[in-house]
Amino acid sequence: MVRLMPGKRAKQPKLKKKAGVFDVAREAGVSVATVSRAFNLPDIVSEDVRRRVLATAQNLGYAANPAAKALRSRKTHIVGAAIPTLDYAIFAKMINHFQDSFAQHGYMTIVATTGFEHANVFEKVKTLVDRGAEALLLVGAIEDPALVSYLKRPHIPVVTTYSYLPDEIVPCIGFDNYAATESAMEYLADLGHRNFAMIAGSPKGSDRQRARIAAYKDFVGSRNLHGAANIIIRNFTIRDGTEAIRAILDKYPETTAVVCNTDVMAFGALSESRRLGIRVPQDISIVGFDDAEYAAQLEPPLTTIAVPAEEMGRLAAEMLHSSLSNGEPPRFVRLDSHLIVRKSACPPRALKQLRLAAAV
Amino acid sequence: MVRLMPGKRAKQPKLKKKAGVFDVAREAGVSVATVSRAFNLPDIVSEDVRRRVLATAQNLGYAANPAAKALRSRKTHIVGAAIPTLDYAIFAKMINHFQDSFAQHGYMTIVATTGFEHANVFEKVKTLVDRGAEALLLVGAIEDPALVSYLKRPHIPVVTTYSYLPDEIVPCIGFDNYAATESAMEYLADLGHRNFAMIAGSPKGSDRQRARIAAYKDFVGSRNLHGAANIIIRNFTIRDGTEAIRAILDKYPETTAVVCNTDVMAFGALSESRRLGIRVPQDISIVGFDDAEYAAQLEPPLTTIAVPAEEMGRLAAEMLHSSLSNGEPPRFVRLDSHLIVRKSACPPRALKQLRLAAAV
DNA sequence: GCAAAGAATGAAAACGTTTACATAAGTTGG
DNA sequence: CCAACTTATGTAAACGTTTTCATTCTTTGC
Repeated sequence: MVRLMPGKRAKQPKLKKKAGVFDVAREAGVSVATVSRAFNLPDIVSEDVRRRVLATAQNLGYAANPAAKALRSRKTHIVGAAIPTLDYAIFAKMINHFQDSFAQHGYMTIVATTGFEHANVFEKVKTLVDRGAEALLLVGAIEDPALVSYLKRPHIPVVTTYSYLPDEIVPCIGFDNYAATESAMEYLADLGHRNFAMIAGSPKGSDRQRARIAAYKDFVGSRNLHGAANIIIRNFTIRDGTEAIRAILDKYPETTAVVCNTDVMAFGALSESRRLGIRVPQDISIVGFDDAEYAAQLEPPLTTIAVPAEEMGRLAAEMLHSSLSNGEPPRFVRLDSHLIVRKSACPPRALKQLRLAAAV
Repeated sequence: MVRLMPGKRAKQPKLKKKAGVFDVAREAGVSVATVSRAFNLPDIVSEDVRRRVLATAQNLGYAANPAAKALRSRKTHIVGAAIPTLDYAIFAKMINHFQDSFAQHGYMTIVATTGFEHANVFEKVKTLVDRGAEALLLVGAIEDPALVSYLKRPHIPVVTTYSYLPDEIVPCIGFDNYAATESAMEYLADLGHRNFAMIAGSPKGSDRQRARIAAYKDFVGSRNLHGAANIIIRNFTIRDGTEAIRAILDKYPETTAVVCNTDVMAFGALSESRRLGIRVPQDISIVGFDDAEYAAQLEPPLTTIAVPAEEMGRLAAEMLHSSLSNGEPPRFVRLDSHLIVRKSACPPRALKQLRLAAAV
């Protein structure tokens, strides 16, 4: 006759309801308070007890419930980032480093993509803080009035990136987009160019585009150059760049220098020029913006403006983190962008002919 | 004489401790349960009460504390994604769509980047679930034995992407990397190529690279072609592609067709070939893998394998979400990849000369 | 040698929700 | 008209931690 030991099943590895502090406490022969302390304030618990607690915790596969932890301690260890898209390398790179830096402090990053619609960002930001984000990374100027007034009351640490905006309502860590474009223009003007055109993204909802466009217009205007109005607005794809350069060649054939507000666009402009039999830089000079990975590998290598994407992400994370731990508020920091001279720009053809003539 | 109304400050917009259910309940003249229901089970509460509750909530700026909500309801509304890096467009694009799809169901995505070290991923995965992730997206085969055994016990819904692996321990949604490379090889062989080389990423910890390398070796071997061992291992940057093609030209000068396991590498190979005066495809044929945005814009336009990055992200999100809501487990789904024929490959020079001779 | 201070721990309250259970009112069917 | 449902709401327990406060035991200073 078989006895089935009805009263007690030896072990029950199945239904174990996920060990909690209480289980660990019982098993280790201490109180729940001590368990909690062993994890969170290890210094104030005696060495042997701490070891015992940690060991039994390990043994039981204990992992603190993050919700309970967050509820009681009022710390979610979550930070949020609201960016236009991850599908654009320059944002992905920034977020990559932001996320990575914060992870080293035990924080997780949740990212919300807003598209390029400004209407979305307030909503996404609210979602982010409603979800428990303790700090926020934004990109660009805060435009939505609703968001402005939302951020005016002090909630949580916020920084905005990509633009240096000393008057912004939250600290920013970025570079001077106006000056960046200006430096490119200066370079081209010094080369002898007088007829300009620009390939830009939509200024709507992007202070960066607006700043670059303004720098372009101001520069062309103040130096009595040509083409202040020759601005083609397109989206941020290579194909848009190809269309834009066609438009320029078609509508403003006198153009000798085109400044692109994005390397993606410059890429399109470059490859389409080649297809059309226009030589760069001999026939037309092109400069980009971003210094994407491929910029140096294009034909010709692209003269462009290097942007501190990694640094923005990392610095934003560091600043927000110290704000979270020390209470030290984020600062306004102005990073450098600088023109990287490669081969896609040279003196305009007319000038070269002049020089040649002079040499004879 | 001025009266200061000492007893009562008219309003106190400062110290309001962030309204909770209780405040809303009191203000709306209902119980906390009703408030909760008005938000979460709107159908079972009478219309007028619901409206009143929602209105006062809005009024008080009430937003449910996510931690408390998660603690009691056991739903964090957070999902996790562990990927090598965001700095690589193909992953960023997938995550972008994953995140976006899940956001439409009210879920936030937290992403953890593992680098290309396999040791990290188990740790990151644990962090993710410890942080409350209700579902998980992974990429590639699960290699770490610790992670394998961790995932063997049913925890939470998990899918892995990028590879179709019918025998994987968790459902996967990806394409057949072996077949993809095979199709490219077939195409090249049909063009008449007999001398091959491959530019690959490290097979270590990447089943995708291993599958593509295996396909290459098998194909070359089974058809008695040359170059089964001519595989250059590099990282995933353009510069690595440039170095790799130099190595191939140097060590295996007889090569007429090189298959790159990444468009980034192919980009490098293409541009370096041009710099070296090697014509593509006349002197050497090159095919890529990914169909990156720029593939069609290279010179020559790159023949490459299109990969369903967006679809993987979106589908993974949809499947995990229905798993979360219906309990319906994720399926194994095999997506298509296909060769996109452009201009970077043609019959090898020798063959063309032969044809020419025959024509005479 | 004793008061005061410090160190290590425990008991129980608190965090802000959701939800199981209870209750009251309204509806139906015979 | 009453039993049996249904519908709308309220009461209080529960979720799993951290933290306050109290307690005990050990040091320290004079």
